[in-house]
Amino acid sequence: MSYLWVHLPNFAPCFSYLRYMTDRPVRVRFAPSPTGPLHIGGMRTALYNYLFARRAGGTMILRIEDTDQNRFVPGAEEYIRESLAWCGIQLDESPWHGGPHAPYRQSERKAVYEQYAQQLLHSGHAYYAFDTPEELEAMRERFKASKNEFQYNAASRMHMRNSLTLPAEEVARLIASGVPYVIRFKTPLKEEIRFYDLIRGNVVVQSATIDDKVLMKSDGMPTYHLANVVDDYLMNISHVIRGEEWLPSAPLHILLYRALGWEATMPQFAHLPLLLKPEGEGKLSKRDGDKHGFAVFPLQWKNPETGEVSRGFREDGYLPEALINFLALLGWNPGTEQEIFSMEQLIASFSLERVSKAGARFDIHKAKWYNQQYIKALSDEKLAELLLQELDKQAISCSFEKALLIARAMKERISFVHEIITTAKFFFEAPHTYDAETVTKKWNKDAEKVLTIFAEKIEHWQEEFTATTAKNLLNEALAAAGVKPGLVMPALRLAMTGSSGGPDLMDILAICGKDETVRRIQAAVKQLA
RNA sequence: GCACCGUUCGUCUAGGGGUUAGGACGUAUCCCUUUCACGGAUAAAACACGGGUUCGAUUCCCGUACGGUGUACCA
Repeated sequence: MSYLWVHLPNFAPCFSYLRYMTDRPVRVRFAPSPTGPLHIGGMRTALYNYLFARRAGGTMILRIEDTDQNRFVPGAEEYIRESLAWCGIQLDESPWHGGPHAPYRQSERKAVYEQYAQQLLHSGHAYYAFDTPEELEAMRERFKASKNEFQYNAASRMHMRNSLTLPAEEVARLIASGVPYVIRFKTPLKEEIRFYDLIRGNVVVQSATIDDKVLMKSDGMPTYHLANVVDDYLMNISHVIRGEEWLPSAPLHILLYRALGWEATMPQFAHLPLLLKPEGEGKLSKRDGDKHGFAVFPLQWKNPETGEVSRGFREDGYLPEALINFLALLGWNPGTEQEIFSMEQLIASFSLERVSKAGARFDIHKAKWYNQQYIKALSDEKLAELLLQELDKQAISCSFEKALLIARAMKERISFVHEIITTAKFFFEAPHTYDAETVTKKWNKDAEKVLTIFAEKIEHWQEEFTATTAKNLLNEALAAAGVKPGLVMPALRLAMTGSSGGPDLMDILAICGKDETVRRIQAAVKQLA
């Protein structure tokens, strides 16, 4: 008997876990607010929700949390939709797909929240408050002056202007007269709130540290706290998987579930670690991307007000599969040494238990490496296609056949498709200048002599000009002049590319073609003589 | 300030009462390659600190430090 009692606290997590294991269908939601482009951290939250849902054979829901009309940004919702689609995160229910719990936009569910706010009012869990924002601000200032922090809570609520302190007739009169008011939650004075977070374990918070949060704003819209609890209940959400920034308000939400009588079907919580700045302190922000020259948004975004453009991973040349793989492993690991995961593999291996607790610094180098891995895994045809798209953007014309050859030659030398055009520009135009160091080191009279013979031989060649024929003709020229290849190859490369690096030389010759090769050799001989 | 969460190589992380503390990115060197990559090999590189508990702690407990988040009629 005592044995059991002593060990009971240790079992608490197990009990919670058992409840989580009950056969309640898994329904998760990703709930962004359309206040701007979706941050990469938000993408990861969406991803984890998606993986968790698919793994459990559950449902992935997207809900737009647009209860703040002041922060609404046109285009943001469409941006969210496009970002998720680009990454391959499929939605089962959403404002765009519909579903049994529509509408999925909180601004369209106003009446619902009003109803539950009234319920809380009637049950004594909430009250009307008439304090103006100015009054509250003044209050905060006053407290700050005496080195205290103002909290609208059990200690102060009886000194404020609300339905707890004002006579009922006065309250009715104020409401009837149309003065703005909010509805606040009457946080219990002394209550211990415990819950089991699927990532963090047991969390205990005293209700005294939670203030009387606003539930309904004076514009008739609910705050996040009320709206998310009501919607999660109504939409039958089984697991709330969200960022760590919500951890401090989770106890409030639990109190709300209790007050509404919904504790039995309350979802399980899992608070994800944050994505941190690559260096220094704080969470990853848009500034970091600008500062270090990388994207923190999935897609390019143009601020409709300022016209300012923020770069996106897509436009920077990342493949969605690579981004997803990178993001998935930032805060989660499979427990094996596997690094490369397709979406299907991620779904098969994902679990919240293996999500780490600590925030992860965002390292763009790893993202780049992932992209390289995925580029290497692409078929030549696919890479050629992507190259053609990229060339098109820069108004460079190229045949599919040539693009295919270039793709094959460059595949293992790049991390991004666009690098083919920047680092191997010579495929598309003759070099304008020759790298000075390479000229002094590698250009010589012997090379000049051989290359002249070589060019003549090519000119007379009547059949198809392949890498093999190029090689043969060069060997003939070398033999004729009695010069070793080592003296000529770098010089030939210089003539063709203007520099010293790049793919196989004979491939370059073949890809550039017979006429262009001759032209470049002649130009180099003339210019470097 | 208060509340909550966290802390293993520079970074992402594995591990877990006794390990040569493992992998990956990045860095360096070497091999392959007439170049550049790819690939292969090697190297440098970590348990924040202080107390407990224990035969033994990086691992468990408690403090401290540091970091993060929250503390809005924002989400």
